[in-house]
Order: sequence, then structure tokens, then C-alpha cells
Amino acid sequence: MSTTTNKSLTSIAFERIRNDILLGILRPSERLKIHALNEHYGIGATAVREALSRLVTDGLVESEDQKGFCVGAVSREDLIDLTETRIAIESMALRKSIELGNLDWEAQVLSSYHRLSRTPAPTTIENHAAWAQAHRQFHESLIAQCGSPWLLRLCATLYDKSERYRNLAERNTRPDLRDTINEHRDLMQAIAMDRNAERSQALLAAHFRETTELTLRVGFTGDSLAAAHPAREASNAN
Amino acid sequence: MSTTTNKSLTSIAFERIRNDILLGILRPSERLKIHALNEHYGIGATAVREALSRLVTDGLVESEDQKGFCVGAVSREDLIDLTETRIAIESMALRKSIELGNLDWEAQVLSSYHRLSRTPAPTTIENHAAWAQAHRQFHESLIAQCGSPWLLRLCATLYDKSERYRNLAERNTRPDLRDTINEHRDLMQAIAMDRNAERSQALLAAHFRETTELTLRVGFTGDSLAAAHPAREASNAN
DNA sequence: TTGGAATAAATTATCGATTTTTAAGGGTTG
DNA sequence: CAACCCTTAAAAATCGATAATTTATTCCAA
Repeated sequence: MSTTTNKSLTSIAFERIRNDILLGILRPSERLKIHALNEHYGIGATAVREALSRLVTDGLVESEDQKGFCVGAVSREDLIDLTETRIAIESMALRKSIELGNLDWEAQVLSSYHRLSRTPAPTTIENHAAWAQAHRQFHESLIAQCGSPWLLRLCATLYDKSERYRNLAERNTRPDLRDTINEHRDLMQAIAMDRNAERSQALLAAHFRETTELTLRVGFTGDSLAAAHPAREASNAN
Repeated sequence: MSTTTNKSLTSIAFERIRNDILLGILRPSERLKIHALNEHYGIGATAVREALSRLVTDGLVESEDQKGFCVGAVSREDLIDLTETRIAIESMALRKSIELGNLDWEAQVLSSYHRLSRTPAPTTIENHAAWAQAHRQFHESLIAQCGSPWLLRLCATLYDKSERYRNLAERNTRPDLRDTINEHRDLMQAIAMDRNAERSQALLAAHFRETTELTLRVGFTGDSLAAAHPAREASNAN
């Protein structure tokens, strides 16, 4: 019955490359040679190029005319700027969401929190995808009722970039270094139960800053670790 | 000598299509057929597709798999949301810029204001491009010293969308309906001369809201006016 | 040894043609 | 008359090959 939800090859390439960048499998500033990619993903050069072009606009990929594409660069300054910008914008969205959200929204926040809290921490590759999704959905739910499609869009863009930094650092962190469950719980309570805008904002900002500071502390270039990574296979699912 | 600043055809297509969308020559929700575009611009299908893909991410073009591309839709709600989001974000950037800007920055603001004030209003097609550039540069100069590349980037994206709405409305406005020179002058003074953050923010917000309200009043669908426009030629410069 | 043409190799960018997919008619049947 | 399937036309998506450009290499002369 599967009503042929026809995704184009370009979209598939887009998703896979995006994913590999977010995961750090494709490393920051790494050159993206068309031929290599089209062989690796088994997708023609045209579709790959188109996918890369889409990724350029939101900064996950960079390109220079006649010089090709490369994975977006990272830096400590960029991470700091990104974090502060994210705090500023997402705080705004959060405040509005608290203001406008109804009971359904509260329930949704609780629900996504619960799911996140019961999802195994991303300590292994297998656990990673599920946790990443739950985490993203939790944070999305917090601001979902802000009433502004534009704000949501901007937040989503910034979230992507932040997630990449987090993933780039992850392999360097010891699991006991941080207890995010509690941070998320406090957030959930302040937002959906107490509906305390001031405190919510402060907690959100602290949550972001903690992550960033940990990332800065453990480092994230990933150069040395890339070789140790499971590599590029596991993608022959046609 | 012109050291072959090799722009790719894709980039050229990107710029031209973007421009035609901002100008309203390509109208909101208009279907963008590859073949038609590649004939019109004299650029191959691949390059055109790539250009469109780039425009998708920041919302000037929309696409659906297997259904092709179309110009991004407009609506009153979107314009309102866009404006409020822009006010929120650009206010923030402005505040920081006032805080961090030095004398050079003040001078730059004055300079770009002067240029804008001496550029003929965009009442004719010929005047349009020059004024548009001066206007953009003026607004850019205000927030230039905010210190955050990310904020600047977001502001730039939002500016594009706003400019499109302005252009879509422009043909409907009577020139005497508005006196933006004074608004720009007041802004410039509050920002670069008085460095009064509160007042600056208020003026900026008012400036944006005025434009939006006028646009909403005179309408902007542009459907009826497209036919009256000089059309699509003037693009055989190979 | 060093600078730097000149050539060769690699890679990007682009095109034209082919394959898929969607959209539009048109006629048949319950 | 509406629902359905088949046919046909248009458009999107994709591929493989070619052209253009950049990068690497070689070789020669100062």
C-alpha cells in the first residue's frame, strides 16, 4: 500500500550528508569532492551537487566558485557566538511560548520530557540516533507555542549547528562529567508546571552555556579521533 | 588585467533569480519551470536547478519533491510575523552595536546615511537599484558593530524577505504617502550621535512597523500589476 | 638551490539526453 | 453521473560525458 512517498534522490543525499556532518563523520573543513561523494552514497553527481547547494545556505557546507565544497568550519569563537545568539533568540521564543501555550502544550512538554528521560543516553552509536531525536523534540516542544513560524525556523537552524558541536565533542567527554537529566527536568518544571518565565529563561541560558563550556573544555576539532571512528560504510541500503 | 574573478554560472543564475524574486518580477507562488528558466536566462538546467536549491533554504523559493520549484508564497500573516521577528532580532543587534561601536562606526553610520539621503527615491526603475543598495547599506551599518556574525547573518536573511514585500507593495503606493528620509535621519541621530539605545530601538521598531502597515494597507499580491511590468528581457549579456 | 614556466593530472562545472514521475484527457463501465 | 483505468503529454529528476578550471608535477635556467 505504501503510497510511494516519492522522495527525490537529491533529498536523500541532502539528508544523509547533513546527517553525516551533524555526526561529525564528515569533519569540519573537510573537502567534499563530488566524485567521492557520488560513489560513496551511490547517487549521481548532479543530485549530490544539488544537495550540497542546499546545505550551503544554512552554513553546514561552504562553497567557493570553481573550488568546490567543503564542510562548514568550526571554531571556539563561532561556538560562543552561536551559543549566545541561540540564548537570545530561543529565550524570546520560550517566553512567548509560556505566555501563549495552553494545556495541550503543557501536556506536550511533559510528554516529550518523559520520552527523553526514558531514552538511553547516547553513549553508544546505536543509542545515539534515538536520543538525538528525543532531545531535539523536547527542545522543540518548549518553544512550539511561541506563535512565530519565523522564530521557530531560526531556532531550528541554530539547533542544528549546536548539535554538531555537541557531537564533535561527545567522543571526548567522560559520561560522568554531566548530568543533563536534571537540567531538563528543572526546565520542564519551570516551564510547563510553574510557568515561571524568568526562571525558565535563566535555566535555558544556563543549560546552553553548560553544554558549550563543557564542549570548549574537552575540545572538538576531532581531527585525531576521526581515524578511530567506525568509518564511512553502513550506507549501502538502497 | 581583470584577474578572471571566475563566478560560476550557478552563482550568476542564483543572483539573477534572487534579484527577480526580490523585485517581484517573479511573483509569489509562481511556478518555476526549469526549462523556461534555462531558456530565459540562457543557463543550463543543471545550473538553474542548483541555484534554485540554494534559494530554497532561506525561503525565497519553495520546493516539493517531484513537483518542482515555485517562488516563496507571501501572506499578511507572514509579513506580520516577519516584521515582529525582525524587530526583536535587529533591536538586539542594534543595542549591541551601540554598546560596542567606536568612532569609526559612528562615522560609517553618518556616511551611509548621507549617501542614502542623497540617492534619488526609487520612483522609477532606473533609480531603484541604487536606492535599494544605499538603503540596505544604511541598515547594515547600524548593526555592523554588534559583534555577532550570527546575528548579522540572521538579520540579512530577514532583510531580504522584507525587501521583497516592500517591492511588491511599491507599485501600489503613492509617493507622497510616506517620508522615510526623516525616519532615517532620526534613526541615524539617535544611534550614532546621541547613542541612545532605548530611543534607537523604539525608532527602529516604529520604522519597520510603519513600512509594514503601509504595505498591508496598499496590498502586495501584485497579480494584476505583473503584466504592466517591463517584462523579462534585457538579459542577453553573455 | 630556487623560481617559475610548461605540462600533466585531478576536480569542478556544465551541458544535452534519458529516465521517471506527475498531470491531463478520454473513454468505458457499474 | 461518478469512479476507474488507460493513454498521452508535460515536466522533473537524474545520469554520463564533455568542457573549463584549478592544483600538482616536472623540468629548465639563473
